[in-house]
Amino acid sequence: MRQQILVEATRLFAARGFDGTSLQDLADAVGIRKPSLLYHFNSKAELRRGVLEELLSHWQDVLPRLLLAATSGLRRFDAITRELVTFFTDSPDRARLLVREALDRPVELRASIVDNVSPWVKVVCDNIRAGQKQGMIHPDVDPEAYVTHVIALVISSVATFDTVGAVMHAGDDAQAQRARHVAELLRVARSSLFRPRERADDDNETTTLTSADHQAR
Amino acid sequence: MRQQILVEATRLFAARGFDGTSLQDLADAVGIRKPSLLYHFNSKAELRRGVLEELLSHWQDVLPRLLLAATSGLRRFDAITRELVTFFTDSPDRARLLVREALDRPVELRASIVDNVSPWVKVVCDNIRAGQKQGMIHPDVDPEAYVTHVIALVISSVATFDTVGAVMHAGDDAQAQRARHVAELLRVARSSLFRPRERADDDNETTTLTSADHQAR
DNA sequence: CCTACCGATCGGTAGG
DNA sequence: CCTACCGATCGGTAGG
Repeated sequence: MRQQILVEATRLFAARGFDGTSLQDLADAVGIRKPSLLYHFNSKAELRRGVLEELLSHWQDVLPRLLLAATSGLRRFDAITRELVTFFTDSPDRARLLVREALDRPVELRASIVDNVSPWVKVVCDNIRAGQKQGMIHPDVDPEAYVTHVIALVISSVATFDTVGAVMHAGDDAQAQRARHVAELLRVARSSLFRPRERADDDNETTTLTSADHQAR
Repeated sequence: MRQQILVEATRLFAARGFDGTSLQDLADAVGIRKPSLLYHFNSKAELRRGVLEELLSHWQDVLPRLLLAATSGLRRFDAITRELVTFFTDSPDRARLLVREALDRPVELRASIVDNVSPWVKVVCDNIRAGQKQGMIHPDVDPEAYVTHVIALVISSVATFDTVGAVMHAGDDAQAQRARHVAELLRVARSSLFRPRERADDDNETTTLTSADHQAR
């Protein structure tokens, strides 16, 4: 039951916001009475905490695994961005929820980022700086700012695709549009990070990344 | 008075959201009684319309001027992205308001985009395609998706900087952090669009863009 | 632009 | 997990 409440709460908070969702709305969606919700979660604020906790807990396991894996360079870049993109495209509600939280409670989310995300971002940034010394990565990349932008871009693109996707061709079907959207996102992130290689050694780098995106769907 | 109400409404809707702001909150901020608000705006929904209308009206004049100006290539790219960035950094409430609207009313905002934004995006995309034929722009850029991402990145970066900026160095002052953040945003947008030039003809392209950003502050 | 007021809904509690 | 209920606040109206 608790889990079922969290599922519906996630859906409703993402769609209408925390203030735009009443306990009555949520009770109706779950199929129970309003006071029964407050048996599982003592207050509406606790419900918010529960929803957010479940969202963030996913990365507690995944991030360390990705970052401590014995890969490097483009390979690692692929693994991390792919994980980031699939996590949010799998269920765009996660992206909408995070954006709403950033707007509604900037101070609290900022504290949570400092505690849980910053240490891992630092690892990624150290990797980028190493890549810059090796000459693989553009020397004028600002690592912290770059990582921030890529994360913000993935999350906000997914969160607002239904709205912003309006500028894309109406002819294509929605599936194809999403695929194009994600493919371009990955291209922007990659091409602004890695230096173009001098030699024309064709090992299908671009193709690998694009097909990875298609697997994600 | 009407203008003063719109100013406070913009501030409060951006900070707490439409559903998170009561007419009482707004009346207190303006310094009048609640029913007096409803003399100027017949309903809360009309207030939302008024706030959004004022926000979008800015582009009605600026966009055509920028796009029909007799410049091209990197020069035009600079002018457009600079306008986009300064508009939102001048008052981040605009960015927060648009993101909230995208989340709260996707269908309505989508319609407004199709009517007011899409035609201009098409002009930019035609420019990009022309640049691709000339070889100035990466051939694998997806124009519609690229433009969408740059707009989304600018808006969401500004909207969530207070939260997401937590990953950047705590040592620097806030002003410097914002400048770094914006500079990297412009670098990502530019370097993922333009092809690297073969010859080393140093005409300070990068410096121009970066100092333009500093003017914006 | 104000005072006075309204029905509906809000999050939450008592008690079983 | 339910019924019954509460004070506070919501957007909005009447009337001046």
